[in-house]
Amino acid sequence: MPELPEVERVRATLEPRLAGRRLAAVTLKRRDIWTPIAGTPKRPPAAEVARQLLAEAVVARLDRRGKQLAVIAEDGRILLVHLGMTGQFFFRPGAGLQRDRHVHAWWTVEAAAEAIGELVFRDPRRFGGLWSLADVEALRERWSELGPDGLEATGPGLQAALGKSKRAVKAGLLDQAAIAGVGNIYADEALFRARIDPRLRCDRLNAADWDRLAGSIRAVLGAAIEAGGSTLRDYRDGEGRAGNARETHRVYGRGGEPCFGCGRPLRFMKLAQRTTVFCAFCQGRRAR
DNA sequence: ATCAGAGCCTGCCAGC
DNA sequence: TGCTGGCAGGCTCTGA
Repeated sequence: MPELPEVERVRATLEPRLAGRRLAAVTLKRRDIWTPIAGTPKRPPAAEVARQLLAEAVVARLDRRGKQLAVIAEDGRILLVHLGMTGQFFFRPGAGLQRDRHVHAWWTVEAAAEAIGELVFRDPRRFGGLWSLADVEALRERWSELGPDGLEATGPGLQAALGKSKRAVKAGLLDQAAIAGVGNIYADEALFRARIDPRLRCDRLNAADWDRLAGSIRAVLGAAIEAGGSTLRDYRDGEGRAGNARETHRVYGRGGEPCFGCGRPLRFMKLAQRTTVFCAFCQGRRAR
């Protein structure tokens, strides 16, 4: 379940492997995981597919906003990557390596005109995908639909985006247009840390609540990045390594187990279609 | 205008 | 042992 911390780890580990290097050739095994540049043919000829997928491009840098990762080429071409639930995007040295049926795209990576390895996009469940964008302007436009990055969450920002909503606050946190990069795991973690009941309606939170929640979001995301990202099943960073942020989870995946705050069993329920774990006591009635 | 819910997809695991 | 069904969830679409 890559959320912001996992995607940031992928970005940070991949960038030094790719920056300044050429993505020589690309193979797209499954076309349906890729979306061409908006306004261009849905099924372009092979040469155009390759061009849009950065064939022969030299990578300038990797940017991230929320859970979205952008590979930016020196010539301005852009490939947007979303890992969905089970996506992996990683570099591995060597060539002709084993590929299973979940590897949907790969690139030959060259340094000084010599192949040094492969960049691989793998995604068993295929909730993720690749999007080609025409230029940085298109990327800017696309990312303008997202809220501020989770690492830059602020109380006033959250309140402006969600303060009038009647949704449960947990549902609000999952809304990428309000705050980008928070998924199910870190929504639960941040709410626990902020001692806010996930079922509480957004419009019932006051400025102090939003401030506390914003601080908790920044803290849990930052701690998870430090820990190397969650080691939930399919997650791998840009070099194929698992993370160990799971040890930092205080509520996620711990339904029924004792709350670290009060020792009472953590409750779990469905909220906004997601498994939600919280402490009805610690996150219960707020002192106001 | 909002928001809840279904559906996408596959691997894993509990239960029979 | 082998099968089945439920579950996991980010995001988009649909319909209330």
